[in-house]
Amino acid sequence: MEEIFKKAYEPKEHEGVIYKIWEESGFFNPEKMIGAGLTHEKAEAYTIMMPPPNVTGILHMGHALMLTLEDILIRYHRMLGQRTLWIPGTDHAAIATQARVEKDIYKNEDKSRYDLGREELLKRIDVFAKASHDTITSQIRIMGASCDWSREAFTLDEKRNFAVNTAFKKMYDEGLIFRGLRVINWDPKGQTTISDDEIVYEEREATLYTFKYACDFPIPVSTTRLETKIGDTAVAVHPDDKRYQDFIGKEYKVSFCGEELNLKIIADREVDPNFGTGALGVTPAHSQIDALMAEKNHLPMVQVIDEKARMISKNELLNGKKVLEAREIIANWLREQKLLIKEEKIKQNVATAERTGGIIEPLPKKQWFVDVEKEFVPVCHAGATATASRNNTDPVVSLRDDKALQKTSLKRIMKKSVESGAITILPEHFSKIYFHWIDNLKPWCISRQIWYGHRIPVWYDEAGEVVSVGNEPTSAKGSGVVMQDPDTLDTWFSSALWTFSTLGWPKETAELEIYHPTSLLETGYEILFFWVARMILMSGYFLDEVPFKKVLLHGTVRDAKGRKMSKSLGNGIDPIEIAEKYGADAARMALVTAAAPGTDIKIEENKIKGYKHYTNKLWNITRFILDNTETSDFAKLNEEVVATTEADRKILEEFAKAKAKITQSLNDLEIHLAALEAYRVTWNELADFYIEASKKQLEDPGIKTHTQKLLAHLLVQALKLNHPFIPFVTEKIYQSLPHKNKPLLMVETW
RNA sequence: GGACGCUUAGUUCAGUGGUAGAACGUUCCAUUCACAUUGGAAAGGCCGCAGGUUCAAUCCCUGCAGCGUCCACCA
Repeated sequence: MEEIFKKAYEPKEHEGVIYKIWEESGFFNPEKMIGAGLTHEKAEAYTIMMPPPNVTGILHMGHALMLTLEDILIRYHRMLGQRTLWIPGTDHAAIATQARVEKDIYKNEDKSRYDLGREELLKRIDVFAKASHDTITSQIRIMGASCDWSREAFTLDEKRNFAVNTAFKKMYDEGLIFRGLRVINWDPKGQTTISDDEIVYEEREATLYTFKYACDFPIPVSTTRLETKIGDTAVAVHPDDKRYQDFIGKEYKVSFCGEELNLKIIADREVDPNFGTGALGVTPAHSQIDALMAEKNHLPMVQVIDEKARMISKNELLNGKKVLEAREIIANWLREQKLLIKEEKIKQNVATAERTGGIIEPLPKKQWFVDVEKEFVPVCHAGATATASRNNTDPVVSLRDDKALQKTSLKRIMKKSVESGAITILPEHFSKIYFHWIDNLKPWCISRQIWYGHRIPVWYDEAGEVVSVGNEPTSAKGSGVVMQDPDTLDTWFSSALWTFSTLGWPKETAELEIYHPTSLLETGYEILFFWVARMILMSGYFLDEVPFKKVLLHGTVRDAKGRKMSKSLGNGIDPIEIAEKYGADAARMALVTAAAPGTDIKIEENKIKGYKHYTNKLWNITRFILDNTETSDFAKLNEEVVATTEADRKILEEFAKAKAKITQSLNDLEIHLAALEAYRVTWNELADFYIEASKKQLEDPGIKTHTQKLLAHLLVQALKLNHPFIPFVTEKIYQSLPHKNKPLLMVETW
């Protein structure tokens, strides 16, 4: 027996070495598996694209969970003999990364991004991103992820940039990407536009002012944002409101705090007649709802607040003032003029930016949008023509709207992908949430006023007209200076292409043929809309197929008290520290067994400690079996097994049952049940029951040899059944058994 | 305001139309034994509440309560 089994299992001593052996074998790469004759070339493909962690620092428990679940499935499918590919990568996470670096620079050098300039800031971010990338990829290795590093991708590398620009151009040409003046969510702190999904609402107390614009103005209105009232161009009432019927359609000129306002009385069903006075001052430039009303009624839009959340006004007292100061000034003016009718405190939800905490200021700005409603006739994309001949088991459902025969929209593509069953979302109830989201979908604002990211591939002439779109600026015919759009793309635009930009798209590669659509997307439910839906959109549009056949959503990892792990609470558990202390195997077991699909996961150190005991249990099972079997070639012992005693029959039956259950659970993506079953059969059946029974059998010369064979057989079976969950200890044991030649457990058959 | 989910042992959670399950914790016993990280056993439950469907409901349906999440938004 090898020396190492004489003491307790020490994960730290073995895990790094084992990972190196795996990586150097090349078998994370499916083509290498085929080359070595371990996988059949025609074998069904099984593909997962790793959700790329942000290059904003280090791996957290959520990543560890994601890696664990995906690695279990990948190892299982590799052992099944499928052509198994798992592509790793990282995400540039534009806003998050830039904000992180800017914060550091501000702290250390007291400089803003404008002090550094675009080029210098980008240099600094690249350095940070590179370091962060290196940390993260080494941590992914520590967790034991058997992903194909030869195909590693970054959402902002050259290949992905080419894909992004190609995608942008194509959608622009189709009219699906347009530029428009919209009231968007402006973050004055981050100096950028943010999407609706990046807003968090905070409840605060606000003052609701009820006032009249002028003494001869007939309708009093209520507002919490007095300062925006100098930008009002209408007053809206409910069309059925009896009080105001006579005024609808009339126009009034008023002098309001040094500004001349032209106010039209309009009727709109959006107005709640029971709130305030039942009348609403319409500020088209600084409220999204108001902008819609203004569009319907052809009202002018007057911007009165700038990007720094300061006033723009003809009134010298107001101009350049912060919004809160302006609010006071106007309130005082109203009091002096005796126009202020009422002041009351109300609770109000204030929109703030998730990343910076800045209070959102709705502003009109020219932005780039993806139009999700626009109907278009899909071109038969090159990729789509080949779908019929694809090497995939499931028929590829065309995502075009059959009824309309020709026309569809991005929204319909997104809906149909799930509705038709081409994509299954697990747990199933998330489908409802998905459909609900799609029904309420608005144009997707894809431009961001930050510097880190894919720069919008649009060039303008001096007049600001678009002269070129795509990968390279084509020289404008005779026109003057050509300037690239200063903005960058929403980070989700590039990650939306992830399932196929990682496979060589827009080139028509063999890889796309073989590995797309991918088999499964495994990710947290919190990015169902940000990411999952947008991948469905892009894949449906560019390839006329779904990006993945199944979506498995896991929950948020929380601490023992059910709180989210966060830096500010200091309750985070670092997966790498844990792996260091108890082994990656133990961390994996603790995570997977707690992870029922879609439910949040509570984790505490004790649980992980418990699973370290489990790896040691397996270690001791091995020690016992090696102690009681003398052989130079373990594989031979493992060959044929027959049951002679009652205990033999029972244990073989238990193993057969366990194998069936684990297989079934993994196929059903009930990974936690599979892991618990492996644990149960190993500890309760093999260790507690059969090893105890074998002690007597080994003393009986008549059945001693037979019992040894059976023990050897059971050990190998147990190693295989456990390998997807706890790959390191099982591989280490397998490597240490007396084999004539030393195969890798990782590539053994299930 | 709208949607979705959860409620099962002291705790954390599985689970099923027919006698209620695990892990941890607790208590007791055993242990020179592959296991310092062991084994065996015990205690512990109106399966949130109220109706309904059913021969039979913890499970299916309806309502309610508490907790949680997401979405919208408050002029």
